[in-house]
Amino acid sequence: MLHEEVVGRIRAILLDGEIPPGARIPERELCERLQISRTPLREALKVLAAEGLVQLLPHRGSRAAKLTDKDMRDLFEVCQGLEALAGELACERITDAGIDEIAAAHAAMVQHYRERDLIQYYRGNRAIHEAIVTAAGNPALAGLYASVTARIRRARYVTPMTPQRWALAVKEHDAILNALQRRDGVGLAHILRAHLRHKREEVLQAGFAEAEGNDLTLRIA
Amino acid sequence: MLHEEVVGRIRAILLDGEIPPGARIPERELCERLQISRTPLREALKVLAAEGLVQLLPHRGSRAAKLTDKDMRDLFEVCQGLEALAGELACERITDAGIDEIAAAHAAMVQHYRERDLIQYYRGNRAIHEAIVTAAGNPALAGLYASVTARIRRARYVTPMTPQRWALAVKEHDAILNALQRRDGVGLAHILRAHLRHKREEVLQAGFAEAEGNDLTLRIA
DNA sequence: AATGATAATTTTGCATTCAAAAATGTAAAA
DNA sequence: TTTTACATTTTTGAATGCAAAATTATCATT
Repeated sequence: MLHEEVVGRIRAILLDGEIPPGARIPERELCERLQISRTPLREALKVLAAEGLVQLLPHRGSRAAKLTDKDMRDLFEVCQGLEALAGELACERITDAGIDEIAAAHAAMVQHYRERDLIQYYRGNRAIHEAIVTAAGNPALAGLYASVTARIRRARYVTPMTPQRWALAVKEHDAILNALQRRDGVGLAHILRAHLRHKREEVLQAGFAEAEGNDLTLRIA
Repeated sequence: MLHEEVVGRIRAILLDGEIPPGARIPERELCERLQISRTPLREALKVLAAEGLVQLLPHRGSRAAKLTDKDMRDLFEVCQGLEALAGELACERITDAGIDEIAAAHAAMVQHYRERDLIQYYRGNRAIHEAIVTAAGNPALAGLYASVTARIRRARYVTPMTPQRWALAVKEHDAILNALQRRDGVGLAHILRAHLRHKREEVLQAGFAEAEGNDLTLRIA
């Protein structure tokens, strides 16, 4: 198994919440499960610590990182900036075909909204945001975006929404698509920022910060 | 020696250009120099690879990362976005005392400009940009900024400038300070973006991309 | 029974070791 | 002389082993 694959597998385990935020990461168990020795596992954990997904405590092992309200706020703030930038760049660089693809993804997402299928809605939602970032044509930006969104993914794409908020989010997405089709970079940046600001408020109001062993999976189930 | 210290030492070696971009990283030598074994060294190299400072080639060792023109352009683009965001936030959050500190740093930098002391000018310049990012009060943002600027630092703070460009840069810094003092977040964001855009053009025109073993240190000496 | 000291156990961090892969060197053949 | 096949050496990637640190368990004392 290649180094990057080890990192990816552990990242997935963390993002799935299989090891909940704040919990200790059991080296021995993971070694057996991934069929590797401690050396490559520890290399992967150090990389994930640099990404902010793992917290290393010298001589005390590693834990899945736990986000405070402040962390969450900060990360959303950065995410706003990155998406706004991506939106501006995407408007300059996306092809017409690319716009059509996003329009199709948007239509599919709206359909999921009509069916009130939150899981599929979130899936489509995320695909659109990621497509915009990709369309910016800046791998460095995409990389930072990926690392930031990984840390807030669970809060962002798992929070239940009130009917009002959901309707608003869909309206905002209409505006996002519209700005993109008009290639109105500044407008798109504004909408994306507002959209994420609303999502952040939602998440923080819902009390989804991960302090004190707040187990996300339980609240959702 | 602690893990973070190992990472820091190697990072410094790379940023100083002691191991030039594209050059192989001699594991054995570094081990002796830092008085550590290969295990912690390799852990550090993997972390630095995740940061983008090191390139890992499976079964072929690691090299100091080499930036193409495109990489450079992309990173400056992201840096623009991050500094613009930081500027906006800083205007909302910085204390009056914080503004005074930056004003003092600005005055010192201008003095270095008058003396045509490029090294000291760049040092002060960097301090100001970093102070603005710090004033944004967002550690997540500061972290990303640090990792992006690390990769372009040598190009950004080492490129020689024509008298015209240097004068323009100083004028822009006047405007930066002015916007900050007026707490004009939007204005500051705009100026910072333009300022960095100019710097990027400078750097790219100077041909400071690190492709094909272009040794920065030689060109500067 | 509760508390504190001490011993046993576990876990961590790193050095060492080992197998596999790549690079290098050598010699024979064209 | 050049090229190709092969052997040797070096280097990489990962498993193991070992000492130090931290955690847990045990037991004596109050």
